Amino acid sequence: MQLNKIVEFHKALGDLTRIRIIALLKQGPLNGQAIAETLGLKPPTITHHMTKLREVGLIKERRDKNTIYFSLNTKILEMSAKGILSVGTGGDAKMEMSVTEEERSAIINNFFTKDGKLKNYPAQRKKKLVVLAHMIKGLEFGKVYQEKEINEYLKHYHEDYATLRRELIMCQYMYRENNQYELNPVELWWLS
Amino acid sequence: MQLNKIVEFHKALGDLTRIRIIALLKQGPLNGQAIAETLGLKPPTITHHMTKLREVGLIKERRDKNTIYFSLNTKILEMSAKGILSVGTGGDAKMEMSVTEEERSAIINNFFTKDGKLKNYPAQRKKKLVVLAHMIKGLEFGKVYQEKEINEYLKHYHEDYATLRRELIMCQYMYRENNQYELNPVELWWLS
DNA sequence: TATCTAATTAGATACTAATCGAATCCGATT
DNA sequence: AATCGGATTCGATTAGTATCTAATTAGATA
Repeated sequence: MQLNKIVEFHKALGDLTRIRIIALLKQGPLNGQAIAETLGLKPPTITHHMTKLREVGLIKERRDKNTIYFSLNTKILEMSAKGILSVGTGGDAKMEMSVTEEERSAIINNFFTKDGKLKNYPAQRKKKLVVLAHMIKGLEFGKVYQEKEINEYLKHYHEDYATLRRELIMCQYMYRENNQYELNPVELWWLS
Repeated sequence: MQLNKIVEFHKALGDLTRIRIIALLKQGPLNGQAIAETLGLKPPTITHHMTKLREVGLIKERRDKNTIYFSLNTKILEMSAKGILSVGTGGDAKMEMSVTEEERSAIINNFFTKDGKLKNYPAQRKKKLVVLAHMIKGLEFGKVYQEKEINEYLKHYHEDYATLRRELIMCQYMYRENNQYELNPVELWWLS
């Protein structure tokens, strides 16, 4: 159950001080004392907030001598931005919200064989999303996958793993950075 | 300053009970008592949470006799999802995070005449975003615009208002629902 | 009007989280 | 080794918030 991950993520952003910190860091890396000074707070307070932000993966840090420079993990921000729902560019977005459980299992039954192979890839966006959501269930949350691993995994569903892999990215179920793949953390819950 | 709007929004989602409520409502409308029962909580607690969710616009309600049926405001969910950042589909997304103030004003100067007209529309995504962000400054936050109004407004910048209007949607500065337009509420801060 | 049902308000309690001062840690420099 | 600068840990205080019970409101029905 990753409900708690969602909660923690939003808690991290649900505090004015932390939002101000993020706003600051958007302009560039800063060390703790500098942040404390500009916000009119004491260093321990900043440490406290940085811990929270770090826990949800929102910041990166780089050490230089004694000072630690914090910066935003833009990737996570992007993800959270796109994540919450996997919405397209408008249009049929609302449909995605309202997939009933019956519809879902009907789609699964239609597109997968009894032994779990994907018969063919749906064209309709809504069905795509259901099918993709189903396939990633075997992937681990928070784990970083090599492209080869992803291919291996997807091949169990269909020989055209390349298409599936591309679609996972397009529909934002996963994201890629220098050929490493990861499940989109925020995404999952809203669709499961 | 809409920093607080952002904070309140995330606070609303930063609570396990409320996330569970949202998860429930995703499957369809429910009245308070039903929610209370399935979550093992008392009605006043639900009222409390519904108030918070309502304050950030996450739920709609419909009254039928004595019972009030709550449902999700999917539009806001979509918005919050797309909002946080206006990121593209990957690629140059990171650049968008790091527009310095100098860059920004350089771009503004390059693409607008002294009297504020748009000379031409940039092709580069980063510049697009800056230009669009600049143009919407005259629009009101939370107000619903008719297509005609938007056209009128954009015509002041460039005669090809249709392109601009489309781009505002594409880059998610605004969203449209049955030909009414509205500024994307979550968007703004992260770019300002 | 009396009654029933569902929702809300008010007040109390317990829990959680933000902030700070003091003490400590940990690298780097002397 | 001693010291310095920055970050962190610890403990205490305070502010905020989730939850409950009891009382109240509001609409519908008898």
